[in-house]
Amino acid sequence: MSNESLELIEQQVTDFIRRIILTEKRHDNLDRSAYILLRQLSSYGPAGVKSLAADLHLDISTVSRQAAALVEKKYVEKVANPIDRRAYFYQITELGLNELEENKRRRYHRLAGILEEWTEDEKEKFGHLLQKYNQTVNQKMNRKE
Amino acid sequence: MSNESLELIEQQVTDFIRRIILTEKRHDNLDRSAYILLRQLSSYGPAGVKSLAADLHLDISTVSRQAAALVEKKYVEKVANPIDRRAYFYQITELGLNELEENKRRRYHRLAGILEEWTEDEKEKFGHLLQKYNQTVNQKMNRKE
DNA sequence: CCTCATTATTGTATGATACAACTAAATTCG
DNA sequence: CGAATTTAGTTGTATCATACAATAATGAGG
Repeated sequence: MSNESLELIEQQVTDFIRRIILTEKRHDNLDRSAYILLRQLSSYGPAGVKSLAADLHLDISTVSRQAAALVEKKYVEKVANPIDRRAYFYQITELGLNELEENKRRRYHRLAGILEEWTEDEKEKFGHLLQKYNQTVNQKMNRKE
Repeated sequence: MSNESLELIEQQVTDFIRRIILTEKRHDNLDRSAYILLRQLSSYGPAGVKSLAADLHLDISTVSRQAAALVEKKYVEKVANPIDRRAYFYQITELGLNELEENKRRRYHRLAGILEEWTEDEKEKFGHLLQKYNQTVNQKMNRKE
């Protein structure tokens, strides 16, 4: 059993994650969680905490707080659901969209700086392998749980 | 300017990180931070909080607490530095080593499960691209800061 | 309508982290 | 030498991310 790649991946992944999270904290306006939530709302449209929590693999209470924080900042609006009066939709605002785009730009720019000497092929492969990893995990998770 | 790979990487990275951190919390005995600190001590030998903090890109106070927690669990020993009586070395114990190895196995096993259908070539490339990313970031950081 | 399920919020707890204040020891320099 | 400064480490306080448990309000099925 060839463990070499496995060990390399495992080691590199821990470093990779630490580094990215620390860098984000230093340079980004939006918190990581806020960024991800806004991105979700922007990409997939308004949703309630339950479905957001499911999509983001988080606890409902976590999303509830994060959404409340975004409402506080006027980045999202909490819209009552007329059909089910327990439920709400969180909808990204103009302001939220602007902030999201601003942060995306910043992130892309930073990433571009890091990868500036990579070949197009490397970047392409890296993106696809990360994607493949995520897809694999999703598939496996859906089969279990 | 071809942004496609960049955007893919950026998106996939956020998901990748979230997923891994959540999975770790569910399945691992050691906290992420404890794992990384133990791995550091095991790979590079005893060290004080200052140098550990530098190596791990963390604040000294953060490492101080993490190290204290490991001492508490008997995974490391705090050894006085006879030359400089302000300073200490943290040294991994037998127990700590066992716990580390146990956790490594667990992590490798989980990763192996996820990547079981990947080709050897894909795994190899993925590991190297992650490594390359980390090295690139290190180089750029050393040039600045 | 009464019970049970569901949507969301809030209380409480933990982990990871940083900055600032502090202690004790070492170093430097007049 | 001795005062002033620097250095290694710890501890207080604060923030963010997260989960689990308890609770409130509403909906749905018999």
